[in-house]
Amino acid sequence: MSTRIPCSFFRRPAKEVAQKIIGSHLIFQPTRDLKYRVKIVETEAYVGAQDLACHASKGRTNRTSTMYLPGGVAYIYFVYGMYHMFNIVTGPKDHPEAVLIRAGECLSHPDLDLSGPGKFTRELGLDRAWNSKSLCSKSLYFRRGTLPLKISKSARIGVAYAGAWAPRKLRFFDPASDAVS
DNA sequence: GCATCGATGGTG
DNA sequence: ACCATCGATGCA
Repeated sequence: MSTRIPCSFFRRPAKEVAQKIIGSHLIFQPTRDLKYRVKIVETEAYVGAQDLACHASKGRTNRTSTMYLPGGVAYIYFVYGMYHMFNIVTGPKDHPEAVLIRAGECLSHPDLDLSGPGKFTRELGLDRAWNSKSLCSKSLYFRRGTLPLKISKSARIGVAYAGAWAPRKLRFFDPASDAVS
């Protein structure tokens, strides 16, 4: 009974992945003795080069090249001089879309506070070393979880500069979770 | 509660 | 100069 999510799942639009991934579990095993299991409770979709909030709207650069890979790899970048952001690349090759993971509940280590995208990566130790790595590997993959009763939507956080794209409801979260940022 | 602000460094 | 953030501070 495998409930692992296959890489093919991610080769669809970011807006779909962002919603379907809520309630699923990220399994992350950075070392032999350490294995995290995290329920995803908040996401945002960045939907391609036309999306003014998406890094790929500036074109293909060294940083954004990861987003042009086929869906199913991690896009991890550094912001504000101290935080990393963890994204799932989605869609087929050369469709630069991604889903930002904004918050989770750590089921294996309940004391960890994963209530925000910067805290999520900091607490789990996800940094640029994992950029472009597969999300369907032994040490890093998703499992199907329990569907939330409801998924709420809102505008994305911190993208006021994105013009007509700023107010679009591309942030998704489980309103029943205390970990939502 | 909420608004504001500094930290800190990669990116284009 | 800007930034897909956080935590501290000030004031209510």
